Amino acid sequence: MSGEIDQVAITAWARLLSAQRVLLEEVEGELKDKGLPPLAWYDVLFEIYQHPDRRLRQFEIGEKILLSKFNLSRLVDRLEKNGLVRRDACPEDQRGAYVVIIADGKRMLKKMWPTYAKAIKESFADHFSKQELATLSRLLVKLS
Amino acid sequence: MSGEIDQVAITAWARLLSAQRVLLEEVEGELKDKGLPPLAWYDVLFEIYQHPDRRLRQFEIGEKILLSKFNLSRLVDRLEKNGLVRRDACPEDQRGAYVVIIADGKRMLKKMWPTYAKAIKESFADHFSKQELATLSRLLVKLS
DNA sequence: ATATAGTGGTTGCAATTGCAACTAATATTT
DNA sequence: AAATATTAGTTGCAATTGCAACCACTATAT
Repeated sequence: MSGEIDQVAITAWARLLSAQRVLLEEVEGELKDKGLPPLAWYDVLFEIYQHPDRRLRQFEIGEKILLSKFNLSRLVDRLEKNGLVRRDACPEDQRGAYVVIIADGKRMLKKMWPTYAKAIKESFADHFSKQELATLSRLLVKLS
Repeated sequence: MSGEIDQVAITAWARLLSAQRVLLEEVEGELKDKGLPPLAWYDVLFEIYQHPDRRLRQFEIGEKILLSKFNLSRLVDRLEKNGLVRRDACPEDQRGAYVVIIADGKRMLKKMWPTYAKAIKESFADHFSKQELATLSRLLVKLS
């Protein structure tokens, strides 16, 4: 069942897959337990928040967090319905709109962060030394 | 927005998340382009195939690939409907059944592997030296 | 200027996922 | 042995995802 690809590579791949599953399950589970929304909400809100104007076009968000446009469209619907973002007219391009983070959205970021940070720490960071984290980081950046 | 968790850790986490998204999208996309079933099918079939008896209880599969029992139940339904596995009676425990991989299931594994392997190689392995892959592997195993 | 192609975004529909409730069987208590 | 708790697995239902088709606008080509 093996081919011209190395066993070392396959093992590394398998462990990456497995790590990803474990981590996502733990982090999402932690958020859910605290009655908080899923990671994807945080991602979107944070990307918008990070931008100086506190607003982003939908396709820009999609590029950053790698989410398909139809899913993003509906995710933004949900965020809007929950009063976390607003869609503003975009005079430069009438096809789309700006997604703007509003007060409750920023509040939600703040509210989610402690739980999220704790989960990252306990499920992920605590398994490594600072040195190892730096190595991991240096290697993984090659994939983005 | 930061807490008692280190910036190095946050960056590593972000890159891991990002890597995971890129890789899954690429690999799943490659499989889909070739008209092949999703990764999860391969995972399940492979776990069963790996076992000496070529069969596994559902909960054992769930533990290995970290999939919730209800999702697994329906995934096995689909595999069964597609003639890749069979459910056999389990005399030792009448509550459940054995999931057995049958000829077409093994054939499917063989058929998927070249595409899967190529995707792992090109999307993942080719970005690293053998040394780096070993390091990655050694680090990631701490999360499983 | 007009046709054509491309982009940003939405929507209907089918497939998948997640949750809670449930059935049936096994394990544990008393 | 009866009662209780656990475990394996399924199912109904709601939420989410993925795809294809679509609308509206912008960019490009003729």
